[in-house]
Amino acid sequence: MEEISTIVSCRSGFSAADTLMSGQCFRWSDYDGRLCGTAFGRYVEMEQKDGRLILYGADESDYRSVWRPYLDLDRDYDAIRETVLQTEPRLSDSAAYAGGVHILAQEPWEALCSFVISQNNNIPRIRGIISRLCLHYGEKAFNAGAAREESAGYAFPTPEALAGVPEETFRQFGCGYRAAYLTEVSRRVAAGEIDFAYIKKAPIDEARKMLRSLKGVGPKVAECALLYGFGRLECFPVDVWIRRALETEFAGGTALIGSPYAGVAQQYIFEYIRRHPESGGK
DNA sequence: TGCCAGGCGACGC
DNA sequence: GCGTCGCATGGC
Repeated sequence: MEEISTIVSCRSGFSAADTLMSGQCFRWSDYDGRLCGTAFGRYVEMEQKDGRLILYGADESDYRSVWRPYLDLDRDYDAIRETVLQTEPRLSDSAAYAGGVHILAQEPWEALCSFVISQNNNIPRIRGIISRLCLHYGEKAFNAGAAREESAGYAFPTPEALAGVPEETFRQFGCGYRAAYLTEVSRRVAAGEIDFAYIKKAPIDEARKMLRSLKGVGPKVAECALLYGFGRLECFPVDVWIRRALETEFAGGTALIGSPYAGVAQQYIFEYIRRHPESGGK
């Protein structure tokens, strides 16, 4: 079958694979170098080689309006990496290893909901739960016919769709005790109680407080939602991996927490430490 | 098989 | 305000 594709150039430091497979999001798969996934209700496949990014199933308009902002390709991450390293030179190994990672600009609801599911959970299982939710409650995605996994042919379910799901069903999907949180969060968001547009631009502590008013959203989940779903790059999620790094490599504290690009630095550390668990995360 | 996971809310102090 | 505990489930 004939397929639309778009080829664009991207800066040499960017890694689509490291970005999409980095634990910021849970809906991408790497099929032998071909990155396949769904965001904003659209299924796409990507290949990166020789400084170029090839998007299969997307035209140039899709690229400009969806994928370029999603991958945050207009931001100068080389400059950010330099700034981060000046603030915290002990990050040099992490930055050398994971410096190709961008912070994705995900849909706020998907980021919030995904990280509610993520708590005290492991990544393979988080992915499984989310794919079941998408398969059962998501709208059919654009370009779904090309999807390699059935669930990838569906958008992330809306808050309204999930608000109508019985809590018991979330349990059957493997959510465990998070089922009650999911019910509560979906209903309150669907009811319009959480102003996403305001959270994007609110003073950061106010944004944190608004998200944490949701039952099931604590410091870590709020921080992840703000970083990955609301473009707040100053946020610094601390999970068990990062906590260990802060107790070893960065013992005594680090000036990067609270700096404007703390979230980017956190992503460098997270990527590095997950692949070098013995290191402590430098 | 146990231990652990991109934590949280409830509770006691 | 801070430390502790129970929580559902399955990946490893």
